[in-house]
Amino acid sequence: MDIAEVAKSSGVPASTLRFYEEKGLIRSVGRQGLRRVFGPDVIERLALIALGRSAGFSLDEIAGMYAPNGRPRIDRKRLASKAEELDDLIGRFTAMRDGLRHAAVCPAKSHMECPSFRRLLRVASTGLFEPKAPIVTPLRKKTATRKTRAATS
Amino acid sequence: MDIAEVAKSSGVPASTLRFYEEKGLIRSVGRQGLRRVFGPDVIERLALIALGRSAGFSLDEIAGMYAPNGRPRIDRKRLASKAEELDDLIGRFTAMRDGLRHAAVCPAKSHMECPSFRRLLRVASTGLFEPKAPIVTPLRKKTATRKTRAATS
DNA sequence: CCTTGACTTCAAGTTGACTTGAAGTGGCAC
DNA sequence: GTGCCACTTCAAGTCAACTTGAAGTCAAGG
Repeated sequence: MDIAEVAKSSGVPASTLRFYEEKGLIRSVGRQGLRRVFGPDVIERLALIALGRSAGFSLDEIAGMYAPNGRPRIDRKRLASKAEELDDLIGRFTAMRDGLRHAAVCPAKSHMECPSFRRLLRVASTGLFEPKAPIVTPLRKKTATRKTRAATS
Repeated sequence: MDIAEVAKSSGVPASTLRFYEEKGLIRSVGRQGLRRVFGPDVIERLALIALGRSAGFSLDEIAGMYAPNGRPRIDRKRLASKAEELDDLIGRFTAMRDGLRHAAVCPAKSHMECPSFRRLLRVASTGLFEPKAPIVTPLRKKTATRKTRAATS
């Protein structure tokens, strides 16, 4: 597979694939001239990377989850602790979601007069500026997958 | 209150307070010479900002939630839709957490041989590169609140 | 009055995960 | 054989939310 094929079948832009290779996250099996040639296993690898990313691991952390031979060697303790982090996050988000839902239908003139909203406020300001507080940010918001399309029939 | 006091009682670094003021997120009631003077309401305002941030709103979005007079005017539809976003996220994270927990104790030789893990993989790679997929990133990881401390004693 | 040091401004740096642009190369359809 | 254009590299740009640094100001205690 060449880079365009991998991009197409994985949904990951070619530029990202090069970037990942440079970072050591994926490997090409060789070159045809200049061009990278990827084995089929790169797809699974990319799925693994996506998994790691959406679980909240950084690319560097994910890179560390591979043995030198390229086989994934994932520390189970790491997984467990990430699971706990997520659990924490889920709790926080759940409170937030419920608070937002309430606030959205709350009959109080101002949100500040609603006890639920104020409770939410307290939750939010508690520990937000502590080192472990995570927030949600979009992965990539604009620039659709246009660049990915190769072989303009 | 001067900036150091606000920083101390809110936990928000002075540099951030200046940054927020510049962005129009907070306002000082005046100056004493050069120095900003804040009213007590800034604390509530900061809590509101923290709330917005941890619900996943950007600073710009939060800035838009205030009427020109400074009173919060929060669109209930916006809250509801953010709640739905969060709900989605919670679902995804829950699946992830459960998958990670399983993977952490899974007896399969390799994670790749575990059906649960593979299911997780599918979940992760589905829609990850779609515009609405969010990920988790740390708010601020290093540089503790050292700068915030005034009045060394 | 004079020093001190917490404040001020403004510009530039940081981090992570990429994207974009310019300039160059070469595989392959014709 | 040759031209096209998808590929290549490398450097630089982007984005968000701040932080950091340099250089300057000034309120207040001694």
